Amino acid sequence: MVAKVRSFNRTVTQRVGALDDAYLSRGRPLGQARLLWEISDGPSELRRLRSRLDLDSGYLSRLVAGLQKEGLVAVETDPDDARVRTARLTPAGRAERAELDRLSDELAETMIQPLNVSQRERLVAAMAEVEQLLVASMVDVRVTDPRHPDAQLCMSSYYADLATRFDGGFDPTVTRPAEDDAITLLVARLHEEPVGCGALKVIPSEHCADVKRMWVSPTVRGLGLGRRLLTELETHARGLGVRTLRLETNHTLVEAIGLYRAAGFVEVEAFNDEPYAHHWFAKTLD
Amino acid sequence: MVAKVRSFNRTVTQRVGALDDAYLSRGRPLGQARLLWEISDGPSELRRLRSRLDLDSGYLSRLVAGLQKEGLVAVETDPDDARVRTARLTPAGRAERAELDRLSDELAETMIQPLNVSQRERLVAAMAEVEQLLVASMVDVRVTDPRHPDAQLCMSSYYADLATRFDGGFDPTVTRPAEDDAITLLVARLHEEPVGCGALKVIPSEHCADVKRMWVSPTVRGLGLGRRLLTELETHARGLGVRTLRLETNHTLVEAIGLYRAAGFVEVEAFNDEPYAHHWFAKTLD
DNA sequence: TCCATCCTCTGACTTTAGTCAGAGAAAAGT
DNA sequence: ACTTTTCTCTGACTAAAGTCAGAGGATGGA
Repeated sequence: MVAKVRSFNRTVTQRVGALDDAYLSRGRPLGQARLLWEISDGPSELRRLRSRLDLDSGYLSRLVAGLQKEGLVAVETDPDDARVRTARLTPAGRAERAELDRLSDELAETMIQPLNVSQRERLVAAMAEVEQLLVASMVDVRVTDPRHPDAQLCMSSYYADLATRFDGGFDPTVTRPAEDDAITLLVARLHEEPVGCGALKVIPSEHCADVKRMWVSPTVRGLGLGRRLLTELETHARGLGVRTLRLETNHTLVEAIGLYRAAGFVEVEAFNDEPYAHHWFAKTLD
Repeated sequence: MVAKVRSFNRTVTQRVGALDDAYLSRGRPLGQARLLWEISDGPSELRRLRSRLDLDSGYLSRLVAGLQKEGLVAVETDPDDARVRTARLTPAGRAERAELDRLSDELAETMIQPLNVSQRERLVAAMAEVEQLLVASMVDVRVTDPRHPDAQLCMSSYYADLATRFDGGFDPTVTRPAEDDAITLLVARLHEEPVGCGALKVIPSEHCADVKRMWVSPTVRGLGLGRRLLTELETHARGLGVRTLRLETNHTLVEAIGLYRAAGFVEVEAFNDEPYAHHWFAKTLD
């Protein structure tokens, strides 16, 4: 298995990686080219670019100056915070971007051109599969303090999500409170952006834990992240000596209910009075 | 379709490309790392390395000197040709190579580790598919002079192949001669190494052409190269005003016969006295 | 208000990457 | 025997990539 992955890595970096750079830099130094590509995805604060591309601030400053001198980007001071500078494309920059798009299409074209129709279809399908699974494997799940900004962001997205799904909306003040200091929270991130979470509230006296706040961002649905979060919560729970996992859920969350059943949870009598819950599940760990 | 390929390129270069380099260079400059990797596939003449990695001779010289100073490779003069120098790994170099292998495995591991079993299987299968098709698309087919060394190499491989397959072997002097100056030869190359060929001998008076010397190297079987060569020969023939394509073949070449039938050839009466032939096929082009 | 922090920029580097011209030795062609 | 070609190396470059220290303005918090 590992050997096959390695072989793939070799072939693909050779074919895609090498060409891509040479082709898409258009005589520009690679650093500048990458930066241009990044800026053209929309106006960007320099500090964001710096962290995304992991560049030294001095270096970035010079790269931007280069693009500015070519007339491709304009830089202006943020009106809200005069320390922050924002770069965006000039009309000439947008024209260049269009050209880059064209070249990128051309490159993709050369990859499928030698193949016949059925091979092309197979290639594109397999590429989609690889890409999806690679993205899934790029998601990083780790324990995070509930007060961390990323955790807060997850919570507000979670509540917003519930509000659109529940019949009659959702009011966080009505739901049973979960004290932040008594839970273990896992946050899933893709490119350092939070895309999902799940929490465990352990009740040591009963060797029991409640699964709470299971949320997966719509942008990463279908990657098996919900399943992964649940599995990791379970592993955590075992490590803490938990023998029973419990959770409650709303009847509108059909995928979640499917996930719980598939993961071995069985429906039980209501074990609390959570106002938004319609179903209660439990799973015995062995 | 193109959009999907582009999306794949982006994700994959990000995930595989970037990491690969950082991970496998071990503090060494990338040029040196690549070179080391190449040398460790076996003792290599510097001139081969130069053409394979497309490096300037002065540059290569310095890169090798660097690896030599680190004690990883030894360089010696070729006994047969004192101009040529050959590099190979020292024991320390082999140890380093082993370490690189380990890291490479580790990297592959991190790619599949976050996935569950079924996802892993899907990923590996899709990777194999992508890789195979990308290799297929890297094969370059073009008209080549039959006297070109690559063409000669194809011919000798072709004859050697026939000798192992035909009942009672194959003797090139017995077969019907095909004058080199009257044919159009297509040679398929992968990484500039010849891996297949196919020729067309046009008989203008009869608006007819014979397909000859169809050969695909065992190293690239299953990539649809035979089909591609046949299709390109057909396109060529059309361009030359040919209305009928003919070919003869030996009954031991079962895949070839299958290919001809699938490509629309139908079996006909013997139209020549080729001693090694058992089947004669023809196809009308419209 | 003052101080620590944040954000960007400039100057002064170092290291890689890569190019070009030519020297010197060996081999191949004539 | 000669010339040409092949192969490697050295010297002398340039450009890109990246690092480090610190200056200077803006902001946020105590």
